[in-house]
Amino acid sequence: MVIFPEVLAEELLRVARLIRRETQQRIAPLGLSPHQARALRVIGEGGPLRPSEVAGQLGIAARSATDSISGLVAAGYVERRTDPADGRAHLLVLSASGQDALAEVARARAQVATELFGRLDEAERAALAALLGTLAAG
Amino acid sequence: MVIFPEVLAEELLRVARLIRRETQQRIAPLGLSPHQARALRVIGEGGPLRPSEVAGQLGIAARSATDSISGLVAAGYVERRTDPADGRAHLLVLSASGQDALAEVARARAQVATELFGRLDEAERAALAALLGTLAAG
DNA sequence: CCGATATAGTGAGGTAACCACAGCATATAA
DNA sequence: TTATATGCTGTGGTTACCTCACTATATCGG
Repeated sequence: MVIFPEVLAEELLRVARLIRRETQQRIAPLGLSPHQARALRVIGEGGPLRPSEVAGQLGIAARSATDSISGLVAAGYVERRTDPADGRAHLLVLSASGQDALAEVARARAQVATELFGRLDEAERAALAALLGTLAAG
Repeated sequence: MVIFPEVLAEELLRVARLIRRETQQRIAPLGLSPHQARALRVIGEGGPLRPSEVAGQLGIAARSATDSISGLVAAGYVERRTDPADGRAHLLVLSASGQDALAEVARARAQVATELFGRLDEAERAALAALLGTLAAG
């Protein structure tokens, strides 16, 4: 039986949509949009970062990062400090509640992934990992 | 070797992103945003549809569909007709150039999928299809 | 067959996430 | 120490969404 690539793409996108939708629902109570959750993660995992660095990691313009970050600052999740090494630059760090929120996001993501991929047995998960590895490589 | 579900989710999302980005680049020359391409597809494949039906299939509010459709109408891809069976309603159909654009979109999507999944052999594609089927089922 | 009510689409107006460009403050090089 | 480059944000614009209010048409009850 021949598998058409279009069908594979469609199915893969469907599963991706499922993951995103499910995750989004679970982080919604935190008052975080998917976009904010991403920024929070970048800042939390990247240590103190400048807005421009955050923009780079998010793949958006520096100007857009400023806005996102302002939202996180307003929500009390992120603190803006002046870079002691460069008075023009800011350094962003998570506040305590920002760290809590990030942990909560990680928990939600893990939960969704576990529920979904728990339908596969160990061998299937290994096979899927290998296949995805091949596809993501390029 | 144990495969963590989070890692699988991350990899799968990475591949999905790759597909979307690549496809978007190829349909950009048509002047279609991903969102417009989706609406075009729904209208093209669903036969004459009302805006509210398009909204339903896109998972957006009826009001938002009006805007999207207006864009497609302005671009000459879609025609708005009055439903002969209900003077309040419109029926949307693709124009000739809309059909061309839709075919072009389909071609781009097929091309991307073929390039990507061409890295897998027949057995691997079958295995991936089975795995994705299991995941998408829920 | 006619007034009351429901429905289809759109105008008005708002938000979030993006963008480019201009401007301000600070840093660095000549 | 003046000239230039850099980091961020203000201003203002776009797209894709939303709700609410309105208009035009349908339909239902009497």
